[in-house]
Amino acid sequence: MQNFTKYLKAKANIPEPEFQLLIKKVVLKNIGKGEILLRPGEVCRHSFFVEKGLLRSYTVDSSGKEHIIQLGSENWIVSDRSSAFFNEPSELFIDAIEDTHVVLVSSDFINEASEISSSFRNFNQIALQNHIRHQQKRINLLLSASAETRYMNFIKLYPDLTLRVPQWMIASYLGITPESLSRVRKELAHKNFKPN
Amino acid sequence: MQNFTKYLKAKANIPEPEFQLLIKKVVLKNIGKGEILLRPGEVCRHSFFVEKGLLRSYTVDSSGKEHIIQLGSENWIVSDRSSAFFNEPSELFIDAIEDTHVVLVSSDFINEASEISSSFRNFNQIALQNHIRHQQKRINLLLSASAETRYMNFIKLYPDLTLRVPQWMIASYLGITPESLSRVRKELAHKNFKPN
DNA sequence: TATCATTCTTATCATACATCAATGCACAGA
DNA sequence: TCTGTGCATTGATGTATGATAAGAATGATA
Repeated sequence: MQNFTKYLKAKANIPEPEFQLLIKKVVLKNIGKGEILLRPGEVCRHSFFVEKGLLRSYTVDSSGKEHIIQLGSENWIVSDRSSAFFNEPSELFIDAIEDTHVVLVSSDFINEASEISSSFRNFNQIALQNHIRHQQKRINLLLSASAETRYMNFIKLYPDLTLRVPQWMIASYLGITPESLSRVRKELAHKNFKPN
Repeated sequence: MQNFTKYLKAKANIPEPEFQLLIKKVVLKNIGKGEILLRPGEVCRHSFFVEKGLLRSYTVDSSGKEHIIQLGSENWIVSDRSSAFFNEPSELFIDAIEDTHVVLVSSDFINEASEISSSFRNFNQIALQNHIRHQQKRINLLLSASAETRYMNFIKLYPDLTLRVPQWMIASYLGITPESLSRVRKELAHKNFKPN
């Protein structure tokens, strides 16, 4: 829980006694690679803070193909925000790409922390706004950029994930096939050997 | 301002005296078709509530092509949330597709209303969460669905906009060319005349 | 009504990316 | 060491969509 407490203390200034009460509400869980935390149809009851490891959320379309919505490594939160907030059944899977330690943060936790601390409210607000900004950039890239551009952008944004996440998942995140990604990488390699 | 006050009263339960003070902070503005409300590089100082008319936000890529991020008709809010919230220069244009009456809602307004009323805070929270949900669905469609599917989804979601927004803009929203949209429409028409 | 601009459609050709299939690794388990 | 399984690469081919260009259609304005 070290990462989580550090994260929370850095982001939200909650008085120590309340902090200790709150922190009790939170549960640490170890999950194995491939283990599923959320399935379509279920209501997402938690935000999953990644202490150590790697999570993903994704949809599966009618033809069985996976489409990765989000990737999250250490100090990131993976969740289906809409499902959790609106108490709706989710359309997403969430599972572990590596063996992972997660902190289960319930909606209760968030609500109580919000009542106790305006600083936490503020932090939560910022988190939502960051999420929106991030999604908007992604939409804009999907609308306007080629597979190659999107991949380069991914590398720049997530250099660590580029190494840890299998290529076929990166392809899925980018909205292309693994074969296409392989070709894009080949071209980029050529370009680097013959610059300009 | 009728729509706006009605909207606000319905969504957030602000005591009448405070409501009257707040409402003074808000400015009504008429803008002509094609008039630009926000340009890239500027910080977005307002949320634009559409009293009557039609707004859009969009990016322009390096080759000069437009990509529509958002469309908003009556009772919708169009804005660059990230720019407004984080005080960053925007990357978006916002302009009017029709002659439009907008209510200019400043960040000040939102902050003050948030302080006065927990009901407003709650409303604002819901608005952010709705935005996230909407963007996520769009990302998922862009990752997984064909142009035809995306268009059908658009029609279902925005039957009113389908009639008011020129097709080349709908194409831009969907991430395809106007020519492609024309083809998609042709095919859909055929399918409807020879159903199964 | 005539004129002009904008939007939509149609046609042709070009291309990015998908699909299908085969091969080559690497690594885990027997 | 052998063998199976998952992943990355490569090649051949297909297809949806893009690019370009040219009409129709629509609508505004004189």
